[in-house]
Amino acid sequence: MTGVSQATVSLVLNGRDDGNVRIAPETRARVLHAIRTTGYVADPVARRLAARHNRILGVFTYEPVFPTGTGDFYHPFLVGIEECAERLGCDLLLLTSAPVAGGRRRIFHDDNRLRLADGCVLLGRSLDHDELTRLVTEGQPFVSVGRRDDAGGPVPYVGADYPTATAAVVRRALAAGHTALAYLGQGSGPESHADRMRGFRAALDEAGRTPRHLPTTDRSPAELLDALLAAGVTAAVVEEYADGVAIAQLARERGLDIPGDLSILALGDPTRPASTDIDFTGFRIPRREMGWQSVEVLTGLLEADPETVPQRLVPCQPVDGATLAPPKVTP
Amino acid sequence: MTGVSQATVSLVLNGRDDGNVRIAPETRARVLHAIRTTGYVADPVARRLAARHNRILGVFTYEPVFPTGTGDFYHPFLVGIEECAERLGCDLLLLTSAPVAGGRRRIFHDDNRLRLADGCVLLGRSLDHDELTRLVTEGQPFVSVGRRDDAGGPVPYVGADYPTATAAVVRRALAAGHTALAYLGQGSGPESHADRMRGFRAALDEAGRTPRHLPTTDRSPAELLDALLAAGVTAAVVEEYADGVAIAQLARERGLDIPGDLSILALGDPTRPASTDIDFTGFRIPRREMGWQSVEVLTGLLEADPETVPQRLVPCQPVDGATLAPPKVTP
DNA sequence: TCAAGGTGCTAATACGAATTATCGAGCGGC
DNA sequence: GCCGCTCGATAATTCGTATTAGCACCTTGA
Repeated sequence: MTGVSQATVSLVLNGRDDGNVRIAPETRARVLHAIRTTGYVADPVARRLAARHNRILGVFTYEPVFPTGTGDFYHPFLVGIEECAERLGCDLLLLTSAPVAGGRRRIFHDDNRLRLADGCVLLGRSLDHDELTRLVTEGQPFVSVGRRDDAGGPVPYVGADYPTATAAVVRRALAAGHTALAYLGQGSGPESHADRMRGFRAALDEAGRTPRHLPTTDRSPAELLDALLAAGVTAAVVEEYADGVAIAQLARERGLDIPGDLSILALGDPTRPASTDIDFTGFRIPRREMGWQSVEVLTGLLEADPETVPQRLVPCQPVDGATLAPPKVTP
Repeated sequence: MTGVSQATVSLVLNGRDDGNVRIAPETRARVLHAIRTTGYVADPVARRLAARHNRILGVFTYEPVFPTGTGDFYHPFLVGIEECAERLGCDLLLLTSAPVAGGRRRIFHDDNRLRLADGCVLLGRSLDHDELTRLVTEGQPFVSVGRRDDAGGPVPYVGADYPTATAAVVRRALAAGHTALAYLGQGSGPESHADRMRGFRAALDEAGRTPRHLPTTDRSPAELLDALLAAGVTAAVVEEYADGVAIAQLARERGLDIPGDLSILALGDPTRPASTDIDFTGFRIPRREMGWQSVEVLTGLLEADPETVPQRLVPCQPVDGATLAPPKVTP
């Protein structure tokens, strides 16, 4: 149309105007006009092949992205991710095709489209250690939402500061007069659990109190409640919101007063569907903020921005709630 | 590693074994072994450039994909889209980068990554007519979620069957004894509104009753309620759920009985945040099903499957509800 | 012994843009 | 008249894969 070469069009299209490249203003205008009238758009695939980036961010989740079963626990993360991506002019590639093997989705498989994106955000309670290691060693740009232990090297992440938040909750309970506190949950396995447990222990150690641990695996709410009461626990610090709901409901059915007879502190939002009628004392996970920041960190990594700190902990938001009260003075 | 050419690797990788291509089983095994040990994965970008398709489906929405303001009206569509994409082994590209111009997002702009995907699902109450026309004339494979009028040609869509569902609701009201029915809403503009209005008119015409229309634009709930009562309407057929809620609440505040004094019929789910305390008689939009089917239609188009009907109407699910009662007999 | 036919693989090219070395033109200066 | 310089634009190459025509070799049969 304009009689110029493909190279010139490319230069004009990308607005190149540095030292090595010069385009006569008149030519530039002619090309731009042709581009506008034809509505020509550079093929993003070819562009990516040649230029090594395309402002597409992959999003990999170990559960379905639009969940029905997890009570939308992941939804707020995605809201944050989308908001930030939109602001930065990035598109999101949801890696929904990842096949399930061994009970979970896998990042690496024989038709992995992850590399189509410039980088990738990883979402899930626990990430596969081998896959994480491979990402790190291969130098794939990625960010984990949620703190992760080293995997063949430091893992870039944006996590919730569970230790601090949990310790703060425990200190509130101590300040209210509790001395017999128990941690209800796994307390290990995924980093998010271990981190809560660390905060729990730290705050109790600091106060010279004994931390107790009540594992929840394979135990019914009734068993847990029995164990709590038998141990004389006055404040239960609950890893998983839904467990707190179950115990609170059961306790009330049995005529116990929450928090009069037993304080319950929830360490985060429900990851399983659960009634949210109860106004738990505890904290909220800054999910939207985490999603937002994970995109920030990822794009920072991609641009090799030295300002970007690739490991961030975001503070959790304390919730006053109504399930903490001073313990009854036992005779 | 194996001493074979790139071409051979490509052939093995794709498991080609037709008439024209032959690979000795021994060679094939050697190459496969090398692929496994190195963890080699074909670059999806180059693959796409060469092969013209990559099992990526674009998703374009005229509002944010993970919405906070629209009361998650679009969420169920996306659940369906994701489910079907996952089943078909497709990834989803969320076109979040689309810039806002003239108050809405635009598909076509100077850095449009849409063509990275094989095809595209369009979501939104109303799609821009010019953009739609351009998609049709350019032969871009796409599917609209929601019926659309022709735009330079037939538009592939998976829509809700609003005319039938609305007519059914109206017939229920007629069967209950109502004779003075009014349609509350725009009744025009987006296809979804016009379709409801058509169903409304059709059912009333069929029964020999006069259809009344009460436009809602720029009128407060109070004005609307006044107008309804002044006109002697006994059953209000409400286009937008949230309007129904506002009118019902106001009516009850004024001491009116819903549905005793006024029946209210809701034509679908809330698209604006609204209380769902009221159990409206009406119907539900099969959103998940629509999302699912839209992906089916899109992949059908991509494979040029002659079985695929590119325009589908999905039935809405009737809801009995508690806001329809026979009209009071006026003295 | 040689054409015919089959087998296994590769060279070459396409895909569409980004990048860079290079080339030609025009212009002064000596 | 020739060299050197700047300005503008382009030819050629690159990215990594898919595809296809065709080559070299082997077997078979007459």
